[in-house]
Amino acid sequence: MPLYALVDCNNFFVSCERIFRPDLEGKPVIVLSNNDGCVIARSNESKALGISMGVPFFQIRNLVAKFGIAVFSCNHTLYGDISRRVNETLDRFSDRIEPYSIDESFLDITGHCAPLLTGNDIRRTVRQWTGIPTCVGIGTTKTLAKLANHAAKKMPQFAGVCDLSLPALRQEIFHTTDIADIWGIGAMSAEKLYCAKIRTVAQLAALSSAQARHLLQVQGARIHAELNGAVCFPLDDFPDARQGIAVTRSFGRAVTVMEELGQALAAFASRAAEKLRQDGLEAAHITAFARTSRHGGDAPYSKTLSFDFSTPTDSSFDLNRAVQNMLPHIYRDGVRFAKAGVFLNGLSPRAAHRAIFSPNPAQTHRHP
DNA sequence: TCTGGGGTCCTAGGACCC
DNA sequence: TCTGGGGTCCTAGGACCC
Repeated sequence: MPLYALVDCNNFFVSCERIFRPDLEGKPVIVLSNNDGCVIARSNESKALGISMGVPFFQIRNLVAKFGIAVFSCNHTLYGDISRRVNETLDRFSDRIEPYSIDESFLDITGHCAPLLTGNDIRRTVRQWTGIPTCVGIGTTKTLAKLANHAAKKMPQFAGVCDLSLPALRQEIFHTTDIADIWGIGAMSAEKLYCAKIRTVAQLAALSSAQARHLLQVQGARIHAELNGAVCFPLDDFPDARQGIAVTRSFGRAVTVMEELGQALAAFASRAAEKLRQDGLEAAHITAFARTSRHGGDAPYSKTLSFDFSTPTDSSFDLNRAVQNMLPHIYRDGVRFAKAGVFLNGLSPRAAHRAIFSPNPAQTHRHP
């Protein structure tokens, strides 16, 4: 029977900022998104003040002033660096680690005879070596480890470590946890389950596999199986290369002029080309889109357009020329654009010296 | 009027994640 | 007035084929 531990950093971006501002320990702190648009991380004290995830900053200015909440603009370079240090620390606890996101990693701890002790050891060591507080969830599948982590975070009696490989505890948590708190059950799926009178994890786990599949398609069947101890999401410690590169931004104010939209898309394409070259990749397709705001007034308008290169490219010039050609088809007079972006797909390792060895690029991909 | 059946491939969009 | 960004996976439906 495999055993997984999910190590999740508490309020990660806030904890990173606190490393350099220890005076903010125990005080309300928030971190803001790109243009200081909305809240993307909150300390426990800020959560207690009623600040919710993703809330626009302008809506909470008064609250911030009233309670003296410390506010940071996000610093993703810093967070990436600290994330790497956390993972280096985790290396000593397992040979198989899957960094799942910037603030969480799955560890294969199969064979550890005292998982709770391991969990406590992980928490203590990561805190000591990096300054970052964590919670640890343990289970025989990733979904159960996730659920355990949720319990470890919400329920003080666990003191930061919860082991759901213990059947009695698993039953208790199953009966007291809402299906909306399961990894992979979002708002839409939760609503469907509520309509079917399924509210607790225990009720979902007790369905037949066919019923779960009927309600929530394949993803539902997988979650159902994982809750019952069958591994559907194995630990992936050698992930495939990424599938796409995205550069998207919300505009600070509505954009209505075609040239302005063109300049924004050109900047996105150039940033995307940078990422592409950094990773030693080239792209076969480019997609550009622009859309109106999801909030308020305007009639919704969204246009997405793709272009296939005859030969994969990593050139800023090719990328920009492609988006400028697409621009007139994306732009529409009178539309107030709020967001736009560029995606690169069909990624492959860059073919070095293509120009030298392939005098006729059009023939590069033909069979001999 | 009636108007195959079953494949594959591709894309747009939905849902979800952190 | 101001409302994040970067991902993955799945599904439905159209185009095309024999």
